[in-house]
Amino acid sequence: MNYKILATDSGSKARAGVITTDHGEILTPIFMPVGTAGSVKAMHLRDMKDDVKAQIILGNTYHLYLRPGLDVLQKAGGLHKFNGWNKPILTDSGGYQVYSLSGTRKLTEEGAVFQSHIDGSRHLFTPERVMDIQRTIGADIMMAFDECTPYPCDYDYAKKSMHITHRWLERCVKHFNNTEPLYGYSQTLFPIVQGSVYKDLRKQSAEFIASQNAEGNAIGGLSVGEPAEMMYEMTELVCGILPKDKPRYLMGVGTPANILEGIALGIDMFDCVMPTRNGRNGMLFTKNGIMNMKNEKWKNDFSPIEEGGASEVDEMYTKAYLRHLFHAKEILGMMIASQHNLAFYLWLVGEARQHILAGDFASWKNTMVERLMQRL
RNA sequence: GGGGGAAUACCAGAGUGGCCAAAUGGGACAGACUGUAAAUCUGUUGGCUUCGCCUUCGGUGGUUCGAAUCCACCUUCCCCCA
Repeated sequence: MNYKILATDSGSKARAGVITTDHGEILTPIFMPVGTAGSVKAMHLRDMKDDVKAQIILGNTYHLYLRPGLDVLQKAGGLHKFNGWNKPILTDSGGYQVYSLSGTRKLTEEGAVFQSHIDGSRHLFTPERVMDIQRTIGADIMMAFDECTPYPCDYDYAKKSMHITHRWLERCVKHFNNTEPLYGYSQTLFPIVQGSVYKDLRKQSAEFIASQNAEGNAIGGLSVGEPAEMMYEMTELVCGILPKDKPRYLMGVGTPANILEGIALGIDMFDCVMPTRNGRNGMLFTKNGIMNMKNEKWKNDFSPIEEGGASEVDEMYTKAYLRHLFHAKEILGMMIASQHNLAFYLWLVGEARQHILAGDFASWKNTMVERLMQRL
């Protein structure tokens, strides 16, 4: 993997660049749609490429390991061959599941024992095992196994957890270096900064992560319920420490406004379930604000979903029709909303990139943020 | 023509003397969702001057301290027999 900065913004820390992988280029800043179980929910590959213009998608180590399982993934020749996505893939390590499935897992120095949410069976995830699984999945970008701490999280726990994440990282790196890709293209490993909302821990973690000299670095443990200002503060602090010449990935973020603010702080990569999950639940993001498509106000609104929107669905269907689909619980409603939202997110980061290249990102960002989160 | 049954909030449907402004579904209305156990979850759904009060359970009248619940008649609907 290679990263090259093409331009930096004068009014902020934003950068525009390009990441090169064996599965193609990624123009940054970028939003990466989440495809947990090997599919971006409710989305066809064709629309992901031609309409949404996604450049890289996520998969999830925990979910893919449980189903379809490593046997199938290996026989398929990796996830790219299995699901047909021939562009870059990044896999989350299962660190988020350590947080989200906290009721059914147990943490030790060795790793995490998960109780499967599917059949209750027990599985041990160690840093070494997680590297092996991601080798088998064949992700272009593999993530280190970490603990995503919850919010709120007391200082002592955050500190202890951060140190476990660091020790796990050393094991990840070692095992990663001792193993080879299975399918003939290169893979890279991103470490993850933790430290909850504590400045000294974040600083310590960022310095440790920076010392690994990885090809890209991630910031985890944010957007888990803390106030947005706190998230920005931590992001800013960490970005100031992580190497400038490597892409920075802010995990799990976020709303359109969060993303623009993150870009302004020097983040290059984002992922979030919001465009797809909220889309399936009837919420649309547009450049003029958010719409709850289930609301009565759209009942007789026969105007396009979004005039001049980024997706073909925007002019193809009307608001009233989309509202009807949600009320009738028609699958097409979820498909349209997901496609619209993803296309919008990719459009947004693409615009951000153009403004960074043009040198007027900061002012553009400020006017956009105002509009984006209005309720229509 | 004869016999039987039923009428409850937007709909369906519990409730058969006080704990009932009335269960539960559905619908409707609104909200939530941030490295996906999510096509999920939460709230509201008679009115008001809302720690309480008023008007509601087909209609009218009655029994009772007290009625959605018991009685009489009326209206409407359903089923069976002819």
